[in-house]
Amino acid sequence: MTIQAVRGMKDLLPSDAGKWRFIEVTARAVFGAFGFQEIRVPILERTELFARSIGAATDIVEKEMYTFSDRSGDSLTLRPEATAGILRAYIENKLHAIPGPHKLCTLGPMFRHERPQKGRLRQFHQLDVEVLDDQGPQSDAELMVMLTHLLTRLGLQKISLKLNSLGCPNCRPAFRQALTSFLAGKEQQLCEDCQRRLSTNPLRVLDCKAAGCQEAAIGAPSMSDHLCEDCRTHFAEVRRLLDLAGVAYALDPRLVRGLDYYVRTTFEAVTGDLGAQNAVAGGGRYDGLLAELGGPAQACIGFGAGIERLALLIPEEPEAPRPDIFIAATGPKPRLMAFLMTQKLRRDGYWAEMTTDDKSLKAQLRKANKERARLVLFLGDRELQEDKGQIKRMDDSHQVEFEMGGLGHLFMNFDQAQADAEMQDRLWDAFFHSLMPLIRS
RNA sequence: GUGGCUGUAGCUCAGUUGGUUAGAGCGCCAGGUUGUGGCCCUGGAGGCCGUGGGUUCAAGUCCCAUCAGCCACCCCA
Repeated sequence: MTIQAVRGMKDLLPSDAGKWRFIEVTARAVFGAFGFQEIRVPILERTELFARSIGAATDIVEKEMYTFSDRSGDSLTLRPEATAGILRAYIENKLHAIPGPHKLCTLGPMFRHERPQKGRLRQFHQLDVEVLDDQGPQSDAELMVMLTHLLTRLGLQKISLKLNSLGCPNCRPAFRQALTSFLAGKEQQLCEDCQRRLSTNPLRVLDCKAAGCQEAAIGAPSMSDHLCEDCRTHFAEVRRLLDLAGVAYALDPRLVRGLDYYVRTTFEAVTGDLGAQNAVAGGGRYDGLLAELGGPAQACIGFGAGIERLALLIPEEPEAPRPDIFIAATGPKPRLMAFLMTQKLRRDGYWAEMTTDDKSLKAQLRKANKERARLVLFLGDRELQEDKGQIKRMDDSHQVEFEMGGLGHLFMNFDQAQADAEMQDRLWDAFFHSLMPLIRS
């Protein structure tokens, strides 16, 4: 049996590469306008980096990481998300010595060992942005403004923004306590996972989709009622700025993100057009994480967006690029001239094509048509003899003759002509002088 | 990790209660046009029927296993 790609790893074929390029250049333009600078970090890190940052009790760390030992016995992991590696690089390269905020962006593959389905792969790709050393709330709002700019520029309308505040280490314990006591006595209603979460992370019960859990959560205390003074004013200011900026969002008190490090602002961009995997982007504030990884106590916020999921939402490419000119040449001498001609045109940036072997003229035309070439230049012994080229505009079959200025005659006796390179250059110049107006028109 | 559905030509798919040389459309190649694409006509190439095992005189068809894809759960991008 032939070798297949590893499960959940997908090839990006030329037919889809245009969309990806569109997403990437658009993202770079949007992020650039907000002052973000690119950073590239390894896709492989020491396992403990992710275990410590993402949280040992999260699904990602518990069961989704691609972890293995290298030849020296170190435990390494293919990154399941981008933030941890960026923070590691930020600390290791002492970027924090320069006053912030630091706006960094990156893009590339992430790996999670899950069962593949629509919009979910084991190797997937994210756009990722981070603002390091900034407490917000302006940055919080700006990130969401930037995300909506990106989605708008990509032509995606049916996406809504969900927003929540998770509080901070000062106020969350109290809320957690309140929630735990509220759920006490309702354990039987909860799904297996949530019964376990009751002790590990009761907040997750709130966004569980299981009917019993949703029912049990009715009337549950809301984080928004338990925010401390600082968190409340922070969150209010984020919302005020979003309102002023005209960004639509929906408050979602059940939005609890799966990574442990989030505090205060969390947000997610969701769509109904992707089946069960409805999040196209998500992020939030992680003020304590940098210090936890051994860096300075600087507040940070960021988000990631799934490139595959964005690509699924972008309609088919309107039009593939087409060759500027196709040279249909028959016979050894004309083909030699055509070969040199295509190289010269390409050097000057024109997309020139010809067949790689001497097929029938009809077959060459068919190929030119299939590749949607704008123009076809006919080169045969007759053209060389008469020193006149035939050029045809394919869209309307309009065909004209043009003077080749001696180049045709030169290629009739190419062996002798080789000696005089200077004359050859002159003849090519004359030839292109006469051809270019036809190509450009 | 769990469940459901599906693997036949490059693509989309037919394939009778198991029965002899496995089909169609599209695409591809060539000819009809001795130097001109698209449309039309004619012909052609292209299949370990996902893989391995089993049942049977006989398996694309039935059984088991396995791999892969899709969808959902879980979770997230």
